[in-house]
Amino acid sequence: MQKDRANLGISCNTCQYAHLCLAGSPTSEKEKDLLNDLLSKVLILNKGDHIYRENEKMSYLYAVKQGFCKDYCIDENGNEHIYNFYLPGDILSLDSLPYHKYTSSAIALSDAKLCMIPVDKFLDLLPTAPNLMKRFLHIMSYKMQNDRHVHKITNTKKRVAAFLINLLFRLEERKFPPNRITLPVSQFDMSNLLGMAYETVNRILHQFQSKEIIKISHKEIFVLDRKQLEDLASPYHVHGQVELV
Amino acid sequence: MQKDRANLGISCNTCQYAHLCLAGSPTSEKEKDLLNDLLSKVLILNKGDHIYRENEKMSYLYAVKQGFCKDYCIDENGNEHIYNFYLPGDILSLDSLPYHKYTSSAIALSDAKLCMIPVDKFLDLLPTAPNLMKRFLHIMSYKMQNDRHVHKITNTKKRVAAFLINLLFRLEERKFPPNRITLPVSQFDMSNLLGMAYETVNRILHQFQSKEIIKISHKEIFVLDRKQLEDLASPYHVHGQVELV
DNA sequence: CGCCGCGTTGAGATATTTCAAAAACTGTGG
DNA sequence: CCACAGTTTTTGAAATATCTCAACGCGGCG
Repeated sequence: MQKDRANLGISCNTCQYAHLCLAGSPTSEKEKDLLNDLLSKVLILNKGDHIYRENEKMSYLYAVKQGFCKDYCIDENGNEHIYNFYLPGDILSLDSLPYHKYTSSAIALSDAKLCMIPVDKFLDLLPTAPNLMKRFLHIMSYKMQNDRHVHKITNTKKRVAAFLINLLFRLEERKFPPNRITLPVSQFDMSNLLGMAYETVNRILHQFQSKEIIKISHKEIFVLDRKQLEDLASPYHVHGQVELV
Repeated sequence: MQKDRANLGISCNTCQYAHLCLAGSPTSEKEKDLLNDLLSKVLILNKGDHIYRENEKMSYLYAVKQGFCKDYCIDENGNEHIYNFYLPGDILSLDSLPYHKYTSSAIALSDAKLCMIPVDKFLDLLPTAPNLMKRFLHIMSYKMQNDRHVHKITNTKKRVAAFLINLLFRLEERKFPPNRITLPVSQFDMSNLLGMAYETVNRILHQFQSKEIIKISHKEIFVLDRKQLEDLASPYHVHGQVELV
């Protein structure tokens, strides 16, 4: 369901994730206003609702305002391949720009609110807002860099550890409770993203638990021994984006 | 060794890879001229020379004019992790923008020529060249999309097949001889990129050869049965970037 | 010629997946 | 509040894919 941002009191100026999103440094106050003028609508979703589907005409980029999402494709055998999970402040469909349609589908993992960014107008705005343009480039570049690490790891334990550390970092960056991974993501989704059997993921999580590195309760994972998890994940170093602009 | 582009008669206007690079559609003629003015130098390298190293100050983006390159990191155990191979028309270090330093190292796989793009000046130019800006965004977006597929494939045969098909597509897109993969890449580098043991890659290549899907000779791979290779690679579909702007 | 880097091959060790079945949890309706 | 159906998680054991180790071959080059 689409709603008016203004009516809901939503604006980049009051958004707690603005610094991670398009309104982050070096975007200027004036550019932020121009951006705000462009973003009139939010998309309000229930868990499981689609944001867009592969091959649909691409009209919007979506910035996560609240909740969690994933993007994925279905292959010719009907199998799902999850590419990424998206947290508040993240932007969806950055990989579809050269096409006029989405190259993957996206779905809400929880109830969610997404700011709708009309892509044509946005691209036209950028030349008049040089710092916003830089911000956008940085976001894309950062995504490239962040996406590549985990997939280079072949060992399953390391891969799971690297995934958890990366997620923890991103959650904490967004001021979620520290040392806690609260994602409405089933182990099934997680194993899909990591490209391994879900039984394997399950076994590894339990192994980590029995070593008292993590504690699993319901849908939450508490990180008890972060140092050890980081060591397990290495070679993998998390690069932050916040202060590095 | 750095040389003057003009002295060598190098310009985007005469470059056969311009349409795949920054000068590609929708960049205008006028913008191409502005771009050319910015790119005064080429870097001329011998096989094995470094282009940049991780953590070095980032001053340039590099566009491959001739030859082949790779980028990689060395982890704390001293192991190399190759992220990608770069062909003429490709741009290196797109993943390092938000940092003021390179997040990986890059090296020439053959003798090579690279156009040096002063990154600060380039970013300052973009707002005055809206179509060039779009082109740059498309290149980044395309890279994201292209990088993600192969890594999602777990099965080793499929992964090798997907890698070969992707490479073949990119080479043909650049008018290299059809159905032929000529890269100065050892099976060792290839297996590293794919994240598998080099013996495994070797065995799979031989298996493909005994099925008469490919023919390996010296450093070249001839693709004899492209259809079958594509089928093996599936689920994997190559998206082109050329006409899709 | 002989060395060196790269490619080839085999066999055993190991990691991971697959299959199968049980247990725990979730949400729904009575 | 409980029973039930559906989903997700847990666990074990066997099957398989992949890696590791080790040895050998080949071809180019000084």
